[in-house]
Amino acid sequence: MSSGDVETRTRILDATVRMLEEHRGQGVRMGDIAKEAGISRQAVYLHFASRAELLVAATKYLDEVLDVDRRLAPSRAAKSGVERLALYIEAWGNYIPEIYGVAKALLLAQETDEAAAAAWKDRMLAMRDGCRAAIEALHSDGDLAPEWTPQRATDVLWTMLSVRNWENLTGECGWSTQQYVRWMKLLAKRTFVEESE
Amino acid sequence: MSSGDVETRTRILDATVRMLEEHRGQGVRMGDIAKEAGISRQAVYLHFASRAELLVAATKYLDEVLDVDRRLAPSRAAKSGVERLALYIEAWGNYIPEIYGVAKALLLAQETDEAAAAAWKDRMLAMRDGCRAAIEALHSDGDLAPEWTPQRATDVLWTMLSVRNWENLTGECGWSTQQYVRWMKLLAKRTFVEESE
DNA sequence: TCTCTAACTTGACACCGTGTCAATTGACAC
DNA sequence: GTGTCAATTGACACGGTGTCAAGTTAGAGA
Repeated sequence: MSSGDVETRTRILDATVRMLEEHRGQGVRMGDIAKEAGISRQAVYLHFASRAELLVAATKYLDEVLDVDRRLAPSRAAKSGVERLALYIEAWGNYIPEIYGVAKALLLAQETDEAAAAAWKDRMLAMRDGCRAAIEALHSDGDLAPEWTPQRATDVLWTMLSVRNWENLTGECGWSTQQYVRWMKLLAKRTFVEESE
Repeated sequence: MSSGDVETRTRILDATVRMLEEHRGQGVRMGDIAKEAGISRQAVYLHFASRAELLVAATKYLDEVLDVDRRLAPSRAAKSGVERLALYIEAWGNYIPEIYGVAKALLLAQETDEAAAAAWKDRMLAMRDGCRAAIEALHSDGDLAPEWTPQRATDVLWTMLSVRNWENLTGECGWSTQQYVRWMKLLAKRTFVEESE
């Protein structure tokens, strides 16, 4: 536990993140992760009770490493609702590709596993909070198009910015991350921001 | 094969659709379908080589029963691009809830199965065609906002209207199908239609 | 040095769902 | 009767997760 080399738990998490990254979150088995971490499959279970628990821990671990809060700071410091919305989309759009592997694995596990579903939902609700904050900022500036309630606009923005949509646009449609950020900003602006003339 | 009662194949397809509907596309096993159809699990394999093949057949079967073409006719007959876009969203938005169970099952199978993935992709490309046609109509009316190329607008509309997004809005956000149709129309209009003043 | 403990290893096994195989039944056609 | 075809029953392989028991290894404390 207090040995000189890196804790096994951390080695497992590193291996998990690396493997999921590499295989885009699919087809990575417990045994593969163990091998990558240089330990036996059973040893993984000494640290994580199940695959779902490991995935949840890996997600949390990655969030710390990538420092979500720092990335969202510019958005929170925005001087206007319009700016805040744009900066939020920028931060999120650049974050997705970095977490994609792990997120995808959790997304898949979620379909069959209770714990994974709860963890995913939790993260998505946190993300929704960012959307809500941006919409609220827009609203209190009087710049939210009058057809929308803040609630409804949040629902839509949140849905627009889902990982699945990023996946579709960058995968099926062949967009780059830059294009994604650029056009999602345009989409959000046209959809939610009242034209002032 | 030519007996008086309904062909077993059709009974299986009916049972599949019914079960998937009922369980929202999740946790339905081959044995459950067989039981529902009143035959043995193995008999299902006499008609469909694999679960994926059964799902693909069920999707096709449901499409015939629900008559997609008829539903899309109003959209195709629209007098303007703006109208076409709205009618397309309306047709599609009202179609999704009817196919959701089967679609969801195929969507899940697709993550692990080649054939299911191909079938799903195929259907989604057909759906994309509808999006493209609506955007083209808008474009040739000169009503597509100048920031968008038809291609990019199609990508976005197609992504917006995904089953996953419908799932999120009606599930997590608690929208009704009517609300979905209404607000998606608004979203599409604000996003793609150039304001003429 | 001996011993205790904790982390880890090896190997076997249960569980589940899919898909396969072989032997059998029952009905209808010629 | 004989052939055939759809369906049945029951057994089994496979892959991946998770469990269990027994054995190994290394470090800490007496």
